[in-house]
Amino acid sequence: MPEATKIRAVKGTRDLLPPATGLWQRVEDEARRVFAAYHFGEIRTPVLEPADLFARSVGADTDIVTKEMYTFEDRDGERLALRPEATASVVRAYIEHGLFNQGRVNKLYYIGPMFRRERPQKGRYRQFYQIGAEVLGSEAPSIDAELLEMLVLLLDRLGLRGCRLLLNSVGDSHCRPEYVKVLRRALENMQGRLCADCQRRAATNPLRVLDCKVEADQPLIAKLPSILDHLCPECRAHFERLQAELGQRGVKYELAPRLVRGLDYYTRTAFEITSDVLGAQNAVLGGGRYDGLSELLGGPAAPGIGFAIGLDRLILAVEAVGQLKPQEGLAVYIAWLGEAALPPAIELATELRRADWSVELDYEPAKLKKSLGTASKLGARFTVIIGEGELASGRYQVKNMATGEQQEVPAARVGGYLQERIGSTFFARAEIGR
RNA sequence: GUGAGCGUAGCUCAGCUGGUAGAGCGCCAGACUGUGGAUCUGGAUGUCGCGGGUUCAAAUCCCGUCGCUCACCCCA
Repeated sequence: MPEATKIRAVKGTRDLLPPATGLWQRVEDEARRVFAAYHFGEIRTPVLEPADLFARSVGADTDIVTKEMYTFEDRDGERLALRPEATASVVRAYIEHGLFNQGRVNKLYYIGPMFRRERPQKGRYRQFYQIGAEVLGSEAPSIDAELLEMLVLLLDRLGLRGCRLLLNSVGDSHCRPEYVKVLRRALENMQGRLCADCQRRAATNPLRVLDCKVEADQPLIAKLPSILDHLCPECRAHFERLQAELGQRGVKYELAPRLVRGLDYYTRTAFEITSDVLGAQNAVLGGGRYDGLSELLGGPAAPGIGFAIGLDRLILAVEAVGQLKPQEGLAVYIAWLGEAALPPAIELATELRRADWSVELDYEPAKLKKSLGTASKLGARFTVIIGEGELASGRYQVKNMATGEQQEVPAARVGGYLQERIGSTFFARAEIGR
């Protein structure tokens, strides 16, 4: 290494490299497939947004906006921000493009990086990735239920076990303020008996006391009034219909009256899925309804619901469970012996690659022993050997790397031979990896 | 922003109370002139994160600094 100061990735950001990215692709593919089944379309919004968008949606007083958002002034003085989440952007686009004029509901999903300047730790990065989906234009409980069903299917496809779906309703602009008052009063009566953090939360954000993790506080917290007992009739009916439909769809969940969400815009349905294989940051995904958000951003009344999956965390969980294998592999390695064999080797490689087989070959002259070693290391399913004899006969040696069997195959037939052995899929979907 | 732990070969790490660096894995070569994954033999690679101090002598002790990790806060 030259003696210049090493430039490293920015704190809290990281490079994702090949064997690992195979798993990321696999997970993203599964998500896209499941979303397509539920007829969601992909939306791609900018990573850069007016800073004000998040102040108005996420909440000007939230930690995300006050201390975690990357904001800066553009050269013309405009305040910009790297998006800390995507729901606000999706709703902004929904309004900007008049999607509400399309009638019916809009079902959109996104995959991409988000940015929050927090202290990194396991499952939490400054540039992190989210897969999310939003349904805009209806408050029907059936949509909430469908969304949750879809999530359960996705996690199942990914082989994730040990996940819990926690469900709550946080009420709306009518009943939640009332509940917060009741909660405040109850907290005042407990003054001094909760942990220091809770004392502080009781004043700043009483709802947060509910998900305090301090063991000693639990008995007291259990005695606090539950929001579910304070929902207005409309919210209660909505929540009951949702639960009924979840039952009908076979979606298992746990009522979590103490589940609260951090972003200001949430109303009614709130949920979270946790995994017991993660560390302290055990929430794989979170979401909920945000019926007033569109209006807050200057749009029409357009109720919505959505979720965001923490991809980094999802991957950690998928790795821990170890069910899903990255989808990558090498179908064929071509070993050529002697300069005269190089042109035919290149010709074969090109032909196979055009037929979508994944192919590698020696770039420099190598001993057969070495080529086979390389082929083996790369996980090639087959190795084609082209030497003097093969050139003369026009029949190549094709070796099955798993069994060691080897057969002579006419040069023009190699593609067909592979097709018969590996299958009709377009390229080797070898299940390699650990 | 707060706290704790850790920075030694490409990777995982050992190196006790100071005597100027090791293992396993990986990599390369050979045993085996055109047959891999096994075994054996040999080989290459380190500013011991960086800077300073103590000492005859520092990877080891002290101070500082940077980085990473985990946790708190909060969230995905």
